[in-house]
Amino acid sequence: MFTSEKEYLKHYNIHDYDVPLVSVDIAIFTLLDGKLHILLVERADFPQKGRWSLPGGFINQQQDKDLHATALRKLTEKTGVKTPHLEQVATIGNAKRDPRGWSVTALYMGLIPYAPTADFIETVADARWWPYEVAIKQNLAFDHIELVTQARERLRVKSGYTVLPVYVLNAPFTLTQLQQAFEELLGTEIEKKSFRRRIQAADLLEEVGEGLPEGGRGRIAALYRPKKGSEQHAFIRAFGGSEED
Amino acid sequence: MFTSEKEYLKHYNIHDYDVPLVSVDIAIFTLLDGKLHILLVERADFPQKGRWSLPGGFINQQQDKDLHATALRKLTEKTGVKTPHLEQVATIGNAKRDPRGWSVTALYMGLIPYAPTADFIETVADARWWPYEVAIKQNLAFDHIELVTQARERLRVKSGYTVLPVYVLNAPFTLTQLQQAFEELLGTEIEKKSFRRRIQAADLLEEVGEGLPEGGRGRIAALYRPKKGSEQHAFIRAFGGSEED
DNA sequence: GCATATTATTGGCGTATTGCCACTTAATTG
DNA sequence: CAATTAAGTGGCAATACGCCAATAATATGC
Repeated sequence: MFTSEKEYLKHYNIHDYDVPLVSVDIAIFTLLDGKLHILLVERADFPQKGRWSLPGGFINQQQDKDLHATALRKLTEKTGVKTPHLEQVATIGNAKRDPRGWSVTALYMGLIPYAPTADFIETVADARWWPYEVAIKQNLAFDHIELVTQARERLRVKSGYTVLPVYVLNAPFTLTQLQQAFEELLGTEIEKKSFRRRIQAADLLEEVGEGLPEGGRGRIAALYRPKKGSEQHAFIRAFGGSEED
Repeated sequence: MFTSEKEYLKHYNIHDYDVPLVSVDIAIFTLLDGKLHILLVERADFPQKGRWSLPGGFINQQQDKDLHATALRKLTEKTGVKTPHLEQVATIGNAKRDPRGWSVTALYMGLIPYAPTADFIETVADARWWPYEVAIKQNLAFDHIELVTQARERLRVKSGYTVLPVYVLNAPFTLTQLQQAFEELLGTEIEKKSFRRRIQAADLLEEVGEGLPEGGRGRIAALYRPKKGSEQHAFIRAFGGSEED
């Protein structure tokens, strides 16, 4: 049909094809008053006007060099927050999730220390931190309840074998604060000594003096911050023993 | 602008927007002669005609109820194989990966016991199992070398803490065969006793008699197959201790 | 039939890791 | 200065892991 790649590309037109919608949605979590919160926006326009949803939106082919950039841009535009950790969770695509037609969305999950949302926001009616347990009882837009649940599950599982929870704390923090963050994100209690042993063995934190957490009582505590490059450390040994050291 | 959701949807037309390409690519691995192999197809048409790539393609909005279905359909159409395990690895989207424009692809990874590819295949020139190390030295189409590498990495990591490798074996198999599968997929040797202890503790296999593997010598071995529902078991304890039993 | 080679399976032990709980230390509060 | 609060440590039993060797069960060569 075509004689060369060049020839083929000259005649290629995406509008000849039946393409799905493609969007990005971002589930951002933080800790506020010791409780897990999630950032939602209220939709200002159709479809699903007035309902709460994850921040997200469409790719801008001129502005975004890749999907990750789309996620960061949409998050900032719609909520005013910036995240130190953002990872892809999954991509959900099917015929029914959006009334406009076959739709694909790339779901991202991020963690940040608590920060207020921006006052003036384009294209959304409101942006607000919701306690997680309250958020999932809302009648969220589209299939966002499932997206939220998937992101929460990723957060829970990954908190079991990485230091992800450090991203919801402002450094410096005490080990007890860190343990409480782990416990809230994991949804389970951790034994103090086991926790400290594992954190110490991982060698991911550096001490930066001592102090009391705000409003704290009792003995003064050592303060820590994450070491550079501690991002991807996994605690747990897989088959074959440790590669390090 | 619009007064109701219905009104809005009536006027919505996806062709008014600048949408990216959306595709699915599938990295299928197996074990052949003890070595990791990957299934590639030779492109019969432009773009990238004549180069080898992962099997994949575009969503068919009529046929496919979701992305997973797209992956399964494309795999069967292009290679004739069916996979007992298929999981999403990541979604890659950027402006440069496809000469036709901004492109998003959902990458899947699958594992199967060795099975020959189909003889007659539409839309591809050829479909063939390649030894992994040979495959990655090919000049693959698009950014498929990166996709292949990502899928391989997922396979390696997940083989360290799940029973994923059982999916490259035909049941029944011996523990030694299973260990060799683990070792090839992990890229490292495992101590025999440790391996057996962990597999037994996981309680994921059921014994189905004894026998010798094909061409085997020496003592007769116990034969196993995966128990139903063993799919998602993780070996390793995360924080907080075991939930089970 | 019998020694030899080959592979499967189990035993055992020293060491590392984990769960558990109590104890000590250091600050604040009244 | 005693009581309270919270940080940090000690220690031990139970479990898990790495390592190596012993034993068991089969085929093969003579």
